[in-house]
Amino acid sequence: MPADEWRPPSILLAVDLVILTLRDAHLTVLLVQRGTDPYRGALALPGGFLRDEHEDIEAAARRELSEEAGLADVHLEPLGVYGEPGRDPRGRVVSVAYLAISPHLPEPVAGTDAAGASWTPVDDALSATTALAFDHRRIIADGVERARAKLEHTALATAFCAETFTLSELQQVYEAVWGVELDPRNFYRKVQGARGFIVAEGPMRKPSNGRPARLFRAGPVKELYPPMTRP
Amino acid sequence: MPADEWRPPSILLAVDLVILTLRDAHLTVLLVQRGTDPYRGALALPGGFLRDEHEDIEAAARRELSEEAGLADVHLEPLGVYGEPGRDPRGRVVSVAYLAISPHLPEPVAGTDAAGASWTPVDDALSATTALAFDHRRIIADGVERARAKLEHTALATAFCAETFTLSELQQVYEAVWGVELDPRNFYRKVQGARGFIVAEGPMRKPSNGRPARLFRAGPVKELYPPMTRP
DNA sequence: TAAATAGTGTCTCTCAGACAATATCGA
DNA sequence: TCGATATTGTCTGAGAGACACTATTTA
Repeated sequence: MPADEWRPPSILLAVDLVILTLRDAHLTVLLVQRGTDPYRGALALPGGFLRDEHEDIEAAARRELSEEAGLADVHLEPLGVYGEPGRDPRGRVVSVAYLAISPHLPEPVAGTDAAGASWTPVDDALSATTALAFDHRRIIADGVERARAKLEHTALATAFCAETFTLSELQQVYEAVWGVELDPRNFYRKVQGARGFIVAEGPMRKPSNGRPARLFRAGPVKELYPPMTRP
Repeated sequence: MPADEWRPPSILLAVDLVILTLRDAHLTVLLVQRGTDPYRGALALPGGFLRDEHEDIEAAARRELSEEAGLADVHLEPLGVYGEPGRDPRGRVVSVAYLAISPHLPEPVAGTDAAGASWTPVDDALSATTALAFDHRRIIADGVERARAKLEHTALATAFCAETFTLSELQQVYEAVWGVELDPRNFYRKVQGARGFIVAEGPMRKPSNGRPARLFRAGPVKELYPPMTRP
């Protein structure tokens, strides 16, 4: 053992946020353009450092989300830790990533701190042609995979529809997030078989042609049984 | 914005290890007795601080495992982050937890640094009567749940058997980790139906009474299809 | 022989995927 | 009427759980 006293090293703790929503039938992620080095000008996840040593990590995530994107009241869930040495040229930075999946998120407001934020389809963000800061491509990929899995066994999808919705609208949510096409007839059977997932309402008219669809609303159940399995 | 320059706070980064093995048909976790404050004398997961600011987090986990328990060459997987303010009275400590699940782990050797380490059945560790340091009971619970899930869709269970094994020996692994009893007949059908999970060998004799059982060895597949579902 | 463990077969459900058939709208 | 979309139904096959039954050993 060393005679002189050893002290554990200090590191910097950051939070990064993967905010997913559906825009125009595409799964999109909120990205900000970096205004400072490193990676100045590149796209990055909203996030930042803990404000002070007593700040709760999830609270820091909410604060950054509010400051950088003007968003509040979203449900965050822990996604993972990213702490490889060298991932940030400024020093040893360990980042805790959070995931939010939410509909109805507003467009970032120009003229505010959120002006640098924008929605990017995840397919674009994950393609190698988009320049992303740090290891954020990996973090986004992990978040997208988590979102796809959540659609399978939770009632999350109904949150992306209006208060009442048709089953084909709900199907479009699944198709957009999973990136696959589903058979409407099997989808109907499956979604109706998940106990407490959706409850029937009245019928509606369709703006264009075709038979009018029944309306449903979200049921009381949050965990789906049986689950909606991905093809 | 403040006129004086703001600096992000420094925090301490720790690693904690949930090392699970099977001993005497019980799922057990490796715990060490703390020799220093805080929680001096209480049981805790092996772990500690990053040695220096350039050490990789998983490397730190391996080093602590070697120092505190004399173990090497185990497969570690990330389990989660635990960073609530106040979880450690020494200051702001964020811990990254790793999980290892392995058979054939040696008894900690007395007279070495590992002398303070011991195997504890997880049922004991999770019961409220055992005094555990920090939030380690929660971390252990998360690790056990992860282990149970891994048995469902990976071939991990064969690693807990000898090179050749009977199906009832394999069944005992599942029963010990899941903490349930399984129907041997349905277990046979299920395990044989998982393609590439096990391959047949010759028959063997049983030390006591009963019909001799066939021997199997681990197959080439690591991801089970179809999975072994928990009851 | 009996007791004990190993292994097979069978029955019934539930669910998945494919897809035929019917219902109800607008034009 | 037709074209489009919604909804129901049907068939087949895989897998789960319950459990009867057969097989092979030791005592």
